[in-house]
Amino acid sequence: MDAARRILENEGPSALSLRAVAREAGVSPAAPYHHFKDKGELLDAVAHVGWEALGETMTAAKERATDVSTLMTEIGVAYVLFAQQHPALYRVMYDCSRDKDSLPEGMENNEDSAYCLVRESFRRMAAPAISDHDVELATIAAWCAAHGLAEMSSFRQFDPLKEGLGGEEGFLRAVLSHLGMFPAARAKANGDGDG
Amino acid sequence: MDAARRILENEGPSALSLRAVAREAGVSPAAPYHHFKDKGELLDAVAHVGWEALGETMTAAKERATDVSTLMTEIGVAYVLFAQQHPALYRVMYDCSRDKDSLPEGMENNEDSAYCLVRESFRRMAAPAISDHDVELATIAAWCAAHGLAEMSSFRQFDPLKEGLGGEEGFLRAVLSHLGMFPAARAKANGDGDG
DNA sequence: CACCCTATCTAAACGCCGTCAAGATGATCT
DNA sequence: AGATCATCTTGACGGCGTTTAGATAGGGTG
Repeated sequence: MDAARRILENEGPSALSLRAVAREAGVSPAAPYHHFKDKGELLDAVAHVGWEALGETMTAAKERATDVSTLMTEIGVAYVLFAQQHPALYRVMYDCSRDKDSLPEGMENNEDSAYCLVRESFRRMAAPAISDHDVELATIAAWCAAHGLAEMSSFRQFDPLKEGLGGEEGFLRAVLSHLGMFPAARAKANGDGDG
Repeated sequence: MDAARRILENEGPSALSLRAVAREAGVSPAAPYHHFKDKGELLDAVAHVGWEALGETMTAAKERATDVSTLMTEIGVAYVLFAQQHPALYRVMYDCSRDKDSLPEGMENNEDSAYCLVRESFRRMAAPAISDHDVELATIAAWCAAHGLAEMSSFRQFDPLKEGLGGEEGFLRAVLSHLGMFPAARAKANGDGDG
């Protein structure tokens, strides 16, 4: 698995063949089959550690945030930065769930999935009367925004805009807060006057 | 190319090998090399017709929209519905640009790319004083939202929410307008009072 | 100690893949 | 008729995922 991560970081997802992993690990092509049922299961394992790392990154961002009005944006920025720093890993994290036609691990309804981290953050900061329905909608919308941005933020077309917004992080913050990650932020972005 | 599209629709992107295309077309495995430099070029061609079709879909949605305050959301809904109806094609459209480390065709700065369609729609509906910078930011944000939603809307986790929102299209509309595809819509979603 | 069991690995093969080189076929133009 | 060009085939190469059969080494038990 270390070998797999090394290949992923150095040569990208398309170079991640079972045989390449075996070579990198200094072992025969059939050896991985004594540890994983097939290639997909190895990718699952790699994706698993990816989701763990992303979860830690987001939790750290959540705990770092001081102002509740920017909390969600900060988590979003952390999410996208993670995807930028580990693009191949991020790709695997979504791809191997797509192949299984199932949810990505971080979006499951486990108590401590990354998705639930976001949802509970939404719930805690919103008015107490907010419905589960609205919390869910806000969470999904935020996740879509972050995922879309994560997949596209490397497009060179955005470079001029990034310069005008104080670099990568400023750009991410601008897009995410433009999309109004949660009602308070949206009201703020919208004119600041009332709500 | 018809054969390629057929395979894509019926068996998904992972089944789209050059040899399979040749088989489907009733031709030897080497025949495609007389029409395309390599597999990537064939995928490029497939992606090209995909972007054309998506562009037409979005243009139609734009012309169908009557209320300017929902125009952008309607274009977004059309975008996501296209991705849902042609998931394999949609995947190819982004993947083959990723492999070349270039922009997807629909996002280029061509006069009539899908991206520019959206950007000009934004520009025309916004206050005349709006800066290019703000138009660009709004376009990017909207595109991120639509792309993220397109990639995730098939997740089964969202099924309960979809039922509560009147089916697939209601769900898409809710998420996209929650994300405030443009200032007016955002003000509206936010409380309707002023702007 | 010998014995067996388990974990781990290797070697060799299968069929599929992308790709290329060489040559065939048939239409078009001169 | 002969040259030219587009189109296709055959056959091969190495890489891939995967399977089968067998090798090697360590630990526990008699």
